[in-house]
Amino acid sequence: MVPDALPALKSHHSGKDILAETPAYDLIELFFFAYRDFVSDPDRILDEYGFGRAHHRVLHFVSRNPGLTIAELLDILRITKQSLNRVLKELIEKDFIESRMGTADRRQRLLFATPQGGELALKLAKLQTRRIMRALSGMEPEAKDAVSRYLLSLIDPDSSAHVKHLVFGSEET
Amino acid sequence: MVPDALPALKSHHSGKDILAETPAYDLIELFFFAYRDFVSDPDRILDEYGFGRAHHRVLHFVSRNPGLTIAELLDILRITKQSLNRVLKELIEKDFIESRMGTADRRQRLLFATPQGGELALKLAKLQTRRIMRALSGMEPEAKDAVSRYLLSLIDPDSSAHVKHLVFGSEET
DNA sequence: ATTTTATGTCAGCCTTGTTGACATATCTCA
DNA sequence: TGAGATATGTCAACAAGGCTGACATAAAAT
Repeated sequence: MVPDALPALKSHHSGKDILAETPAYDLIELFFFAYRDFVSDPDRILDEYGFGRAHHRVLHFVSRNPGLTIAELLDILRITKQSLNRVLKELIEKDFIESRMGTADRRQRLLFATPQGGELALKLAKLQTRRIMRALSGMEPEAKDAVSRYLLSLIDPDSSAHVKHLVFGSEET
Repeated sequence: MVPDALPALKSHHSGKDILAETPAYDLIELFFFAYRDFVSDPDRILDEYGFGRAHHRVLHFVSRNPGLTIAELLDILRITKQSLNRVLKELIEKDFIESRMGTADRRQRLLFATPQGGELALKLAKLQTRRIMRALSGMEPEAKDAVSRYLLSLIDPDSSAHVKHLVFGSEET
């Protein structure tokens, strides 16, 4: 077994970069548990609507980015159009998302959350925000920025610019 | 349903009017993208072995906690015994995990990673550690601790003590 | 001796991902 | 204008990994 007495705590005293080889078990496992609980809040509510996590993701990004196209959504979610279409169809049928023909390019479908859809998206976002705020409370103000930068840096460098634009892109506080 | 304020309105530091929280869209979305990429590294390797994420989780926690029982593993993963058994059976058949009868309680099955299993678990942990280290590099030394505390606080308070014990062994807050 | 506990297993269902093939409308460009 | 590229939709089949319910067995606990 690997020495695991101290969680990814490193002091450089050994010659080689054994550091890069000592697994950061703490951050790996905390990430797993945190994510598990983080998505569990919405799950309970989505159930009442007959929706799942896939619906949540679609609704969230459409709600946050009105006029999003299918192609852009596929790029965000990294799933196939068939997978997307299955849940998107349900969201449209149940009137949580509206699909309008593109104006510049009429092949495109521009997606918008309906009032009902926007409300649900907001409700779920607030639920998750409550958990986030509880976690941040009691931490220094700089902590939030540190966490934000950490998460951003975890993302594939290829995607990080895209994500940065998507998340911090153009709007409100 | 509560009529919520439109997304733009919020205050700076006015007392305790936190009920109309402004969604923390940035942390919500960054968490999604970061987790997506974080688990994608192992996926590629697991594929070569004919394993999936479910196998990874089982192998990881067994490898990290030699002698883990079925019940404890179920408690960590929060899945049903049927779901667990499906992947566990494959891990045992392919000789990545060994199941021994309990000594104190002979009804129990104590799980251990085989040499081959421990090797794979370590390989995957190192992969994820590389990503973590890349993210932490360039951040202040306190950042790691902030991230760690943030993730821990995201976890359900009910589970956090258990997780703390599991991850850090047994100490600190 | 009976009941409870820890585990295993069969059978079937659901969600959400996949691939491949094909259809249609629209845009672009030579 | 006509050929091809592009954006989307759809059908069919399959896989992974969740789920429930029912039932079986060995061992511990009472």
